[in-house]
Amino acid sequence: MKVRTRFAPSPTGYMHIGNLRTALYEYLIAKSQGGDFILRIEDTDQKRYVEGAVDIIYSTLKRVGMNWDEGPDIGGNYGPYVQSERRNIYAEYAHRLVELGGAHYCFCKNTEETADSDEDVPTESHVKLKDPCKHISLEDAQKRIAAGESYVVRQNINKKGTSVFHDVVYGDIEIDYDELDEGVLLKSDGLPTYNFANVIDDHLMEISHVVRGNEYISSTPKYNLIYEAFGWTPPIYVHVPPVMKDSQHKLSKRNGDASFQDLVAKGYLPEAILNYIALLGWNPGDDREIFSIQELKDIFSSERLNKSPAIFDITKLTWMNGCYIRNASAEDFAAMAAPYLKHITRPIDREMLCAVLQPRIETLAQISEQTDFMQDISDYPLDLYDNKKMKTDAEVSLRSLQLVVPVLQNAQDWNNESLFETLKTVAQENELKNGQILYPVRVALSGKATTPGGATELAVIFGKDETLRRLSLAIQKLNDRK
RNA sequence: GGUCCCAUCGUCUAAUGGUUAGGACAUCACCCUUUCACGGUGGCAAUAUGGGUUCGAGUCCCGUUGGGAUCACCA
Repeated sequence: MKVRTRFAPSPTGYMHIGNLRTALYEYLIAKSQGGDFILRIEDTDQKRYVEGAVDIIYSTLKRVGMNWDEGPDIGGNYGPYVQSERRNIYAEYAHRLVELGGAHYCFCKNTEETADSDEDVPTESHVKLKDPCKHISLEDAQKRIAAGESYVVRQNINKKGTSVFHDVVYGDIEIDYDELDEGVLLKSDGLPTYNFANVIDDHLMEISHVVRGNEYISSTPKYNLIYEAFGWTPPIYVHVPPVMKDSQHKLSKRNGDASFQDLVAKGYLPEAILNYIALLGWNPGDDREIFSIQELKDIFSSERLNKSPAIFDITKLTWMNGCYIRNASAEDFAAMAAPYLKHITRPIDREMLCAVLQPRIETLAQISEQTDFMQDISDYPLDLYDNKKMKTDAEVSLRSLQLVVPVLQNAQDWNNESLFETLKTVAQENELKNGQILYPVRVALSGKATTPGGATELAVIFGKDETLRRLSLAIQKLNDRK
């Protein structure tokens, strides 16, 4: 049997991290076994549809390298791949299911208000729906429909006893048929509910493995009843636990939690995000943690999927993002850093700047913070020159800077190595510690006590003219202090 | 509330019924060092709880506690 998995998001305008992880597992299950990964858009709830949401789904999957073999944009042999374009298919199967005895027509008024009214309060109203319409004869029902009466198709749960099904992650699950509700399969607007559409589509599209959140475990027996009524074989089920914000809340848009695109905007690399979420609920069985999507394809095994929820830890993602940044080539880093360096328009040595930045940041957004003094040096307090460890104060600093300026004016090679040697020599010749020369230079160049790179790297980044200009400014500032 | 599911360091997790319960992030200390990082070394830190089964339980069984899910013309 050919392995075929599907990612079936609703276009709600938001690529939730948990959804992305589910998509990843679907993709990996297919690709680790030479199967196909299918993209299907579940837009049967017109109230939730968000314009442009489908494009976010496309761009996100492409960005992380999860290419689909069939989908709305590229087609395939099992289309259409957008549920709203399949309404006739569902209607046809719904009517057939009624004839097969797996469902019935229901003419009851919309029960929304009653369903919403009792909030979280547990009551005996939570018993299996006893639908009076179930006893209407098929002929009568068909007459009423022909007469234009509004109706829904509702599932029949006639079985008694216990339903058992196997799940790859959770093992055998037993649920009593009495617990199952006779839910709506086809809504009065003619569109199916998820409960119906996913069964029809998964079967028609020959999906072999259904991967979804574990909140569907309890309704899975209902889906199996539909497969059974049609005489179809249910797929292999892979229910995965949720990704949590903390021990009691799922990661969600409502909580204002970060989406994939939010994280990218904050300077996280798509590859790092993907790598991190792969490990939220799955592990390779050894101690390795850094994986490209290619490597994941090679080693993924659904048997190593976890049963319990995992809390999304931004701190560990941040560390991993730092790994990806450090492991990038200088060229790649320069390319990803460029958008964050736009605020610097003066001529600087960007190669040196990137070289000092790359090992020092964990998210791209930190680039802006760390380079805020590069374009213009802002006013800074003089007590920055007081540094116990470096044994400097304003007095020492002034003298150091005055010693440094003429030497730098005569410097031949303006590169880090020779500048560093030069300044060390200045220190030795004047019986000063290296830090007593270098630290004041750093402060003079940056207006900060800590900077990416040291004094001489900054000098290289700025070039001779700007370096000397900032040093003179600092000397003036120190002279003016009294 | 009924039903289903889950439970190892703060977090992500590893451990054919036999390990000093391992790794990673975070944290702390030290080393390296022109600051800050990177890197290196080391420390702290877990089997929720009570019973069984067994020569031996993180691992199997039952109870308790805690948490999650579900009970929509949402998915």
